[in-house]
Amino acid sequence: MTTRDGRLARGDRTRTRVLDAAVVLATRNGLDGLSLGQVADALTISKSALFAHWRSKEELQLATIERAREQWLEQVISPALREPRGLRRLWALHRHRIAFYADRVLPGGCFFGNVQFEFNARQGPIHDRLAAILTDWLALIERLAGEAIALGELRPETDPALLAYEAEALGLAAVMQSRLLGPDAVYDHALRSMRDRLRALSTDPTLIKEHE
Amino acid sequence: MTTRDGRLARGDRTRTRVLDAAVVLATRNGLDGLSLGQVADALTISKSALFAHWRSKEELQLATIERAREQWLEQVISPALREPRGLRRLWALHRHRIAFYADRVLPGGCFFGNVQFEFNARQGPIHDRLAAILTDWLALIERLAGEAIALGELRPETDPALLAYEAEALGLAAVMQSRLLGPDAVYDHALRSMRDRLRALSTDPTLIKEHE
DNA sequence: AATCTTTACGACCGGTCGTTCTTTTAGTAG
DNA sequence: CTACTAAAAGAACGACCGGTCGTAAAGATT
Repeated sequence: MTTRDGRLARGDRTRTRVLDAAVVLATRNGLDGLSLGQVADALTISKSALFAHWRSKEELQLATIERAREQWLEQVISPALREPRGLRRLWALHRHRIAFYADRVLPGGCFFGNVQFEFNARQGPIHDRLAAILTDWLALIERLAGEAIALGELRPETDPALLAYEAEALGLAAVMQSRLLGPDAVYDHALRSMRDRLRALSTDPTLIKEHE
Repeated sequence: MTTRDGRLARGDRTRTRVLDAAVVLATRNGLDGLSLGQVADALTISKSALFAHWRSKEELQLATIERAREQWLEQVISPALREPRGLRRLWALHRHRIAFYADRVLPGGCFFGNVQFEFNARQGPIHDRLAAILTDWLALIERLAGEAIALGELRPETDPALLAYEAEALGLAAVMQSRLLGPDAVYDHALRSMRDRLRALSTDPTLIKEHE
């Protein structure tokens, strides 16, 4: 779907524009509350034009999830993976996750936080995709924790799955509380809790301190 | 609004029935996705009958929040407050909170978890009420932590606000993950994380153990 | 038993939703 | 420049939404 000189075809450029707007709107109003009319209005195109790119609303919703995942990979996971492996990479992942919403990259809060709660009691392809993404996210933290244990930076009795659960919990609460109560102390709490936890589990407490 | 012999009037009984159904439906579909037609159908009454009790959908939504709060008070907070004061009461609060959803009291997940994420980027009376409820909940945990410190059961350097944040985060993640990934290991994680945290902060590690 | 209030019903309104269809525009290739 | 095709516009659809209204039944009061 590219022209002869390698640029993206018009359709592909439109698709990306649509999905970027859909991520913002779905973050604010939910994936179910996402209105095709609002998406179209935000881009000054017509509602029916959307059906030239996706067969149904559900297909657009699934494409929106994939777009949000791309943003998540680019802005949270990739920067963290550029850190030195082991404990520092684990700590960087948490910091980037918290900063991702502290900097308000996505207006309206955390896309995955909102959407996962929205679909946590439903069934269907959207639920399944969200569950797979969450599983991958937890598995990544577990893997990094395992690396840190193997490097001797975390105590051998550390439970990677438990640590992954705690990291996810602290990030989730940060997103929710910061939007509902204001971001004043929340991000500080999310960072301090994880730092305390990692220090308590680490063999060398100075490893975290210098990366604050 | 009671009859001469003290029973609830018919209207009050209907209101309670409606709100109980509304809590279940709103937990599953969100407070915005709550359809008055669905509520009416669930009770085999007519949609218009609802407007005899509440002036608008928003009033019913606010009443639904209050009903969910009543259930939360009855089934989580009150039982915990019957425990001995201090650390044991704090630990009981966390256990009851996790058990509340482990036992699936509310089909479809956690009312407040879902709804708070739904409204975390909006404004208006619903957002304000949810923020106040969350503030009260965090303040309660802080107060219990303060009591435990005063009793000498938690180390004096314990930060009550940070502990409240962590407890809320662990419970929130338990609800979300258990619905999305299945409840197998999640509740165990939520309990173990909090237990580890409280033990690390307590002056006498056996205080928690005996109340598992 | 008669009266008044509460509660519920069923039809209906305007509006918005997702979706489909037909027509027009505009970018690309020969 | 012309022909072809992908993309967008615009109107219209059926379904569902929250909300209103007039009416009827049920319960309590006197």
